[in-house]
Amino acid sequence: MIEPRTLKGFRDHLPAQALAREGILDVARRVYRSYGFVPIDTPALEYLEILTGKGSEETDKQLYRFKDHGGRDVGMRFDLTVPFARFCAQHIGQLGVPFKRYHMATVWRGENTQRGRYREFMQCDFDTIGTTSALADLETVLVVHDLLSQIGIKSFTIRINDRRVLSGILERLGLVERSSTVLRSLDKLGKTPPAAVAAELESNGIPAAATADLLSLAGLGGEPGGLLAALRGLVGESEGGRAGVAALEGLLAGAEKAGVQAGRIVIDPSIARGLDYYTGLVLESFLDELPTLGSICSGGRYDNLAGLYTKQHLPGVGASLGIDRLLAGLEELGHLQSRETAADVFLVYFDQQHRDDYLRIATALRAGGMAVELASEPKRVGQQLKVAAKKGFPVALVIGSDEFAAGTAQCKHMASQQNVVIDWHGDLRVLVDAVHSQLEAIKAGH
RNA sequence: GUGGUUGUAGCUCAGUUGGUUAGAGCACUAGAUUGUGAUUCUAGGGGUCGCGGGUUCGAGUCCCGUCAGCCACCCCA
Repeated sequence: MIEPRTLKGFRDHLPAQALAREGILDVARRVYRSYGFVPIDTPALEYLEILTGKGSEETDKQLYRFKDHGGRDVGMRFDLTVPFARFCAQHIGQLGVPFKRYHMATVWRGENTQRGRYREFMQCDFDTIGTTSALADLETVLVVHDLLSQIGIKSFTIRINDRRVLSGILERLGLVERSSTVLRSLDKLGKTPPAAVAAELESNGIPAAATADLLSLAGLGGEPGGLLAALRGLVGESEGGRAGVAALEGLLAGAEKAGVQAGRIVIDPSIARGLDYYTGLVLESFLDELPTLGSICSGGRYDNLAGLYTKQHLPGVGASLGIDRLLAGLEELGHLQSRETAADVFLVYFDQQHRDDYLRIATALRAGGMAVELASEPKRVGQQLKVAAKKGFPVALVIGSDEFAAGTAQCKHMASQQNVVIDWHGDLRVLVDAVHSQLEAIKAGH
């Protein structure tokens, strides 16, 4: 006997989880499309050179790679951005710019696992390329906001920053050449105590005076106006720095005009993000109830997406929702609905004599836009109802010989255990309308 | 990849200084009730104690390895 098991970091998805997952994917798809993004897809497998070309040593280490049956060196995509860059280099000619696409697909990284970190997970990317317009940056933030809101997350924060602000500060401090060291340390400010970050910076040879200035970033907060003023002071005369501060200010103002609730989007000068290709806006978003989970949706602006694959200059901005990490967080917080069915109506198979009637009723209800599960065996009614309740059906229909004779039906509201008798006189249309309005009432009640 | 920590029934956990056929609650199946689901009662199924090796007369209990989960580093969704 072979032991059934799954690889470290790879998981099965049971119905309750898969339903929640698909629900979020549906929301993401709807939100992306509502802003005019269009779907694309690319292969899971790429030539190794495509994937290793730009990656740092880290991503190269995490890459799943092997020789295919034809002896080609291939790798599995570890994000959706690199394949998108290749995709643009090949097709942007016929697509034109600006181009707005979304891409929801599985990626693989052979790194160590942790809560919310898997070796196989799904990303839901959206990007706007071929424009440097500030509106595209604003729209990116708005999409993230709509996405998290419509998924039903009650309490989240989108943290934004601008790489040029950080660069400006480094410029003023004369630390441009140490920027990757400094940014890496700064990025820890959310999690690590400032004193520890300071120690790390100083052990890397950063002067104490500069360290103090950098750490003051961690203390900044509160009212946006004051924060922006403080940042202006920190970037000094740096042109890029000033542009970055102005961009952040514009972003906050734009979000407010677009109707975003105050406090949902905040400036966090310590957000640096490891990926070195970000050049302007950077953003991360967190569940307020579970910040240690890490960012569930991150992104930013980059100068040149596909420079490795084409001479065409393609600036862009976008972000990525980590749906598997989000699901892990929502599950831990108990915010996931535990339904195990996607159907609206459970039709009790009461009386074998009426099998064909049940089929007709199910067909009519489906034609009326409802999802119906007809029990597959005429087991005891009590048992069938128990299963229907457990799986989370909103309603169950009980129609036995007595009901058929009287032209009625029992419509049971599973959650409230209420029983509504429907008089349909053998007219399917009446039944369909009645069940439909019962479902509407239940939805409205919640 | 490095370090730490955990691993007993589908789930949550008991399991005494190593000592007979490894337990409970919930869940599940069947019946009490040949027409009605969160109550009650009865009976029943289900565990190679993650896996492999070692120490021992004897290992769920001790040791080593391995696999998996979690935490930290690293990096990130």
